[in-house]
Amino acid sequence: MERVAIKVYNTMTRQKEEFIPQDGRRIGIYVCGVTPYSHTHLGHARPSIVWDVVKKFLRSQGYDTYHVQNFTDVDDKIIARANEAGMSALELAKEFIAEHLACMDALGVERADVYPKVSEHIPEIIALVERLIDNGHAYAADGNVFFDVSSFAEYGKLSNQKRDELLEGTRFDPDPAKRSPEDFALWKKAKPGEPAWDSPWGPGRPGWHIECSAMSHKYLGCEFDFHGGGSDLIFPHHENEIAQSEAATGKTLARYWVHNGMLNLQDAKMSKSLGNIVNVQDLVARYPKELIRYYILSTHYRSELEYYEGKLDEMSRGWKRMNQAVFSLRSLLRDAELREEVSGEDDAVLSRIRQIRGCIVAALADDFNTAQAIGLLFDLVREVNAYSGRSEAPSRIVLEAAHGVFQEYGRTILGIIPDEPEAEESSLVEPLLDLILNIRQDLRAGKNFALADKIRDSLQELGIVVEDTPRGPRWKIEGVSSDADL
RNA sequence: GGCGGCAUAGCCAAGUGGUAAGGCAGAGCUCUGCAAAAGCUCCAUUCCCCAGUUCGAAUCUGGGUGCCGCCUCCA
Repeated sequence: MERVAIKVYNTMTRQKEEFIPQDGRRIGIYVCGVTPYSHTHLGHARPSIVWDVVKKFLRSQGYDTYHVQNFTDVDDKIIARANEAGMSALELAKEFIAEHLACMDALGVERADVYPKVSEHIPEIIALVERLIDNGHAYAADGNVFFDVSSFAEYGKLSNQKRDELLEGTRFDPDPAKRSPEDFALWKKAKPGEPAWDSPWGPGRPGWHIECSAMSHKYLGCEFDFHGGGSDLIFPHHENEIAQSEAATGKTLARYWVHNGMLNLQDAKMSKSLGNIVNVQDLVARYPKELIRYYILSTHYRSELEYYEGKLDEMSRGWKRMNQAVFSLRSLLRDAELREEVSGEDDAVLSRIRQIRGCIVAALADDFNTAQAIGLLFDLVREVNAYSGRSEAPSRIVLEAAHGVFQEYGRTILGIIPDEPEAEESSLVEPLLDLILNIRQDLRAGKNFALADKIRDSLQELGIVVEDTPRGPRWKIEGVSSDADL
């Protein structure tokens, strides 16, 4: 199939580059996942939704994707929380992992191919640490192992920092066992009451960054295409990953570094430590997943994104208009008398639809510009609304072309347009409603508007919205589930 | 102190050299028994400020100002 050229902003080079996959077709993606010590918040939803769209877009371009997303389930905060709650650290992590996955499912985020956990990769981590010691890039000290930053000349290349300037504004007291303050822990000596594993350096557990190096090597090899995560991970997490991985293998860890912007709440970054958190669980219960995705994807992934109470309600007005257009299209395609051929005017509209489609592909190929793609979808909304409004008998070909674009990009790739509701119960509901509405039409023809309005109001109370159009009445079911909430 | 990013209408937001997408809100109109939905028109001579490069700059360069992120756990 024909592929468009895809451009990606690479944090490493600080510019957009043409994306060329390592193996031609199969694309390896490693996205840094969460440390499951607390509830999943909206800030976590952003990279998940962004990468969900990226994967689906890449596949629509004929690529295969292999997506790895880790859970850092061994960590100081998890241990602290677990002690407070009187449960084991791994048990606590397991609960929040389950919640996280459930939240992502509820947001329509496709699952990763693998979700490796630190606790299940201790041997791989130990092997990597040993290798770094053998290479002279790490040293053991008092039951700990530290990475020797001075041994890696390229340290700082991702975050563009110079080693001697790194420590000037720093606010922590370095561990006295370190040779140099900027060295970081690969293996931490066990403290009483902490989960620990045996190692050549005594009982302990992995340091923060090493798990991602070990697990990405295992599942994607020592060099792969995309490495992603929030921009707050650039330093030190990703910088340290690069140091460990590249010092160990001599290969370039990732070819493209892709970082999403932060989600802000009242001008401050949403983060667990600040406590200004919007739970995804709560949000998903209140709003349709397609609306949440629409909100997140309306801003380019690298920009900061603001959230405040009521934001989604504001966003919902435009979103509903788009869905209304798709809804009209679907109901038109279902029953109206449509022309099966195309005429002169149809041709013009058809070529406009194709043009918009091409622009959407180009927007997504340009550093995954979902905001622009959504803008183009609105152009299509106006185009198709105008067409079906002015045309006596619209052409099926034209309507299907427009609907196809909404389906492929709005629904499948961006996930901002709900699925067509399953017509399961409609076997009975549909003829019944047709019957009622036919009678109502007779009443309207006989100018018995009082009774006609009563029928409409009563149906409304049942959650069925009736709209009279020049082409007769149409109906939709509202509020049955979040999916159907147009 | 170091590194990085951002500043576009009342609000949200695209746009990296060719004369300001899109959405919301607002105004007017059309359609309409009513309601709903929809369409059309209008709504930034101008992109934080100053200087420069250029035939031409929101876009490039230099200098300001303001905000944000990272340098400590963080998506």
